[in-house]
Amino acid sequence: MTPTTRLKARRNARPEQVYQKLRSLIVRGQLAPGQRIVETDVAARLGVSRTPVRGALQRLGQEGYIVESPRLRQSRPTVAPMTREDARELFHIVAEVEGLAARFAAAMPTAARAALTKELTRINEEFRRASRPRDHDHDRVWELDELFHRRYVEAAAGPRLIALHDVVKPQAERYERLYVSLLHADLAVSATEHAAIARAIRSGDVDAAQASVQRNWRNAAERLGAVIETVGERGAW
Amino acid sequence: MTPTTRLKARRNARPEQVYQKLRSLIVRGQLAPGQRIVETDVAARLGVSRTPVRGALQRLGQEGYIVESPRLRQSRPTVAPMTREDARELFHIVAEVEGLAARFAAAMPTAARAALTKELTRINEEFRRASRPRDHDHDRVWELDELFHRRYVEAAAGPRLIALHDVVKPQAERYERLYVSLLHADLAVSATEHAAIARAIRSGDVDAAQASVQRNWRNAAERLGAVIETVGERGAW
DNA sequence: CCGGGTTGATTTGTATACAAAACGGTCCTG
DNA sequence: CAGGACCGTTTTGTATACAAATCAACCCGG
Repeated sequence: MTPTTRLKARRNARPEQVYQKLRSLIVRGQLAPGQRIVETDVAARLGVSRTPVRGALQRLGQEGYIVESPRLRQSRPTVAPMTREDARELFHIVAEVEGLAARFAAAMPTAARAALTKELTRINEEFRRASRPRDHDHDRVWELDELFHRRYVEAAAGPRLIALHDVVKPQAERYERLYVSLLHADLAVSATEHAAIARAIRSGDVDAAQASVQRNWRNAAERLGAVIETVGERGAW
Repeated sequence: MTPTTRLKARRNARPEQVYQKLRSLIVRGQLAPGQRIVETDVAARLGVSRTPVRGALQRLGQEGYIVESPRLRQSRPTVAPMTREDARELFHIVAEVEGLAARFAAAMPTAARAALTKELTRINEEFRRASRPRDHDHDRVWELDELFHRRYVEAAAGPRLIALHDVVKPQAERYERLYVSLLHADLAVSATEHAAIARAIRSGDVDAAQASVQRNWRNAAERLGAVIETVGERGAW
């Protein structure tokens, strides 16, 4: 489920668990934007000392989930606010990261490309089906979209790009989850864009593959920007 | 000089200093790829306890400077090896990050673009001059190249993209510094590519701006790959 | 009644002690 | 002589005590 293993109580297990737990809480909105984070509280609630919590918080800070000071006064760590500008920048970055992965995917050997695109098409069909207005299971729709993109990233990207993806993508998820219920009108468009991505990868056209992914995310940025504009930002005021 | 302030002994000063110091040592090669890092040694040498060192090391680990296990046996933190594949991936990522920044730069108002490109041109002229075969000051050449790219990133990118750039770029520096002496034949090409970037930003053509930056870095990746091929990799065997 | 400084409580930063894990070498056995 | 298990040493992981910094409330003077 989570991208990192939790199998045996191995070396860096504790901070990793804390990290995963907190990140999940932030991404899903249980820890609201602007909310204060206190080391001792987290430590107490998770039943560990401050030391592993510290590691996790530092990591979350570097990745942008936790921010020092959303405004003057309160220069203590708080959950990062969600703003229109931030969403825009973030989605453009995801567009580049996944775009590059698609480029690498389109450069794979023919056989690998065929196998990959076959699966991508299958996932996208399910995505199209799940996004029909009558069965509006938001979680499932999001999951399939996430899966679609993750597939070609993991298939083609190297360790560095995958690591970058793992860091950047969940932050986009934060926005997607919050506003997905307001975006379902655009899901059909998204499915069409996915089909274009699969086609470009299959054909081995690196530029087209990259461009089609970027188009998908930049469009998403536009749509999301409009929604945030009407609904309002969170944690920044 | 360094991107982070060190003015007054403020809150997170100690781990930041340790981070900067170690990163600098790694980037400049004093800490060689594959070399073991021991917390207590670092702490003793810098005159602090293990706690701040720990924070710095975690950060360096996440950013890819320090790696858990270059090979089986020795699953302890070591300086990340430098390989042909890694360089390739890294430079492609830089291409995307700076390419996106250039895209944003090309979308700025006309007046800002004019001011920016004027300075870019000035820097590039100096770069061209410094890269003439007779005065082969490698440090200065590298510095000017770095400055050129940093200018448009800082001028146009938002906080997230700048943060990403600060993390990714110094890792490319690691390769550039090691092999720059072998690349000076290509500096003229680089200067020409820089000119194309400035032109595209000035004209406000976002796609052209992004594409020209990507071309610059992808070409650099090719050139560097060839050099590594002949000289050999470091820290991986 | 409002503003500014002071003080007490909260929270983070650092050091250190202790526990657990991993490495490397050695000794024993086949 | 080779292979493997054991054990001491090194190194990291965790908890905790203490120091420093920051915040919030209060008090006092204007």
